[in-house]
Amino acid sequence: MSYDERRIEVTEATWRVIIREGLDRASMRAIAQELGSSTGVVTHYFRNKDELTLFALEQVFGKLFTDMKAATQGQQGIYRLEQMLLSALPLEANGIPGWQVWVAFLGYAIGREPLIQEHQKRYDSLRQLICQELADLQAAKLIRNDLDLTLEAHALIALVDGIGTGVVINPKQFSAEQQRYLVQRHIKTLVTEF
Amino acid sequence: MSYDERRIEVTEATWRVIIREGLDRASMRAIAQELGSSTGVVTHYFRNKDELTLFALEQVFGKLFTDMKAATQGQQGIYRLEQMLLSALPLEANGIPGWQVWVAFLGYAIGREPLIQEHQKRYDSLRQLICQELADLQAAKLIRNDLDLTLEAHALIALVDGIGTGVVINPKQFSAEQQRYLVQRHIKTLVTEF
DNA sequence: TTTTCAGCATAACAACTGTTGTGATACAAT
DNA sequence: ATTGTATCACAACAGTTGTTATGCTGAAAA
Repeated sequence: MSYDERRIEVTEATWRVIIREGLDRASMRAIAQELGSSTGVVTHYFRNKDELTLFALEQVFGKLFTDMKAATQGQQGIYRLEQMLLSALPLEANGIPGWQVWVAFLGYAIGREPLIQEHQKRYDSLRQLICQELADLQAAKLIRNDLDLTLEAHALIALVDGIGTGVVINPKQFSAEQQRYLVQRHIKTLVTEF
Repeated sequence: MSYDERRIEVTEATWRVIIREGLDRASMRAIAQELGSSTGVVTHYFRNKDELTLFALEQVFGKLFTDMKAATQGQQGIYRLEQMLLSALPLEANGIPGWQVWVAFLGYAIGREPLIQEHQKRYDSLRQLICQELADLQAAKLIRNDLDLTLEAHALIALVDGIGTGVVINPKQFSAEQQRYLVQRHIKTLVTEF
């Protein structure tokens, strides 16, 4: 097993501890125990805890971007945007853990300016991705041409974020069909004046 | 100064520490220092830290409900719903701290089942409030009568949540006008088929 | 075969945590 | 005058934290 793969293993153990016990209780020792080894492993693959924390956060966003790319692969038009957004949502139960970790990290970032800036950077990348998508749709005359694309990208992220947060609080709040319905209805809003 | 007022003072100091240093670093000692006193004060007004934490969270929701009641006072129709939602949003900079504390608490609740259930209860109260509002509007034929009101209430909360979260990450993400525009546009969605 | 070193275990370190108990002070009731 | 009590300061407690240093082990390189 390679060095990078082992790092990922450590971060995955970190995620599990975060979900089960909370981010502030995800100590080196707890992570090592979850990993079935000693803290020596953790300290060997990460200089200190901040580096581990930051890496674990990066991996969350990384997974999000990977999933989005995969979901839009070969898709076109409005449906492509729809799939992009749906790929980020917890349509099935297996999508919830990722959101739990993300919510934990966001809360953890409050009062930690470096982490807030990290979130800002990732959000901006996401916004750019969606903005490009919207621009393509606009060029193809598939959505209105009087839209503020930056605002609309932010609004779409807010929609996904709001649903994801809601599911974290109560997994039964939105069914998969309801999530799809809300995304589709929002997108319709971008197509025609109403 | 009364007992209850002093308790509030302690929780407000707690909020300030949370915003400045993070929820997990809001220790008894840090809170006492922010309050300009010793830890004796904190332990005197709260049995233990869990009680303080829970009370501080309750106060966040309490303030939200208070603001909503005040904003809807004397308002009617669609505008009443609009004001209700806008009262929860960080239209001005002074609305951001409340959202920061709330986001910190939500993240802190991950891996802490009792806190998650607390969030669920408050969310359900909020949903009921909005549901009642939607029912009134439906009875007055001001919104469509084929709506799933529970879903729509959840969707409105998700909208507000998504915007609030976005502002926490980047205060410049949504201007006050943009927030109002998004809320109004979402509400329009409920009025007529499109 | 010897050397080197990555991979990991273990232990010790100071710093910090929530909790608890003791006591001081001041004001109210008796 | 004295008792009682609410408010708070302070110190000590055991437990947990991240960090660091040291040592072991096996496999690859010399």
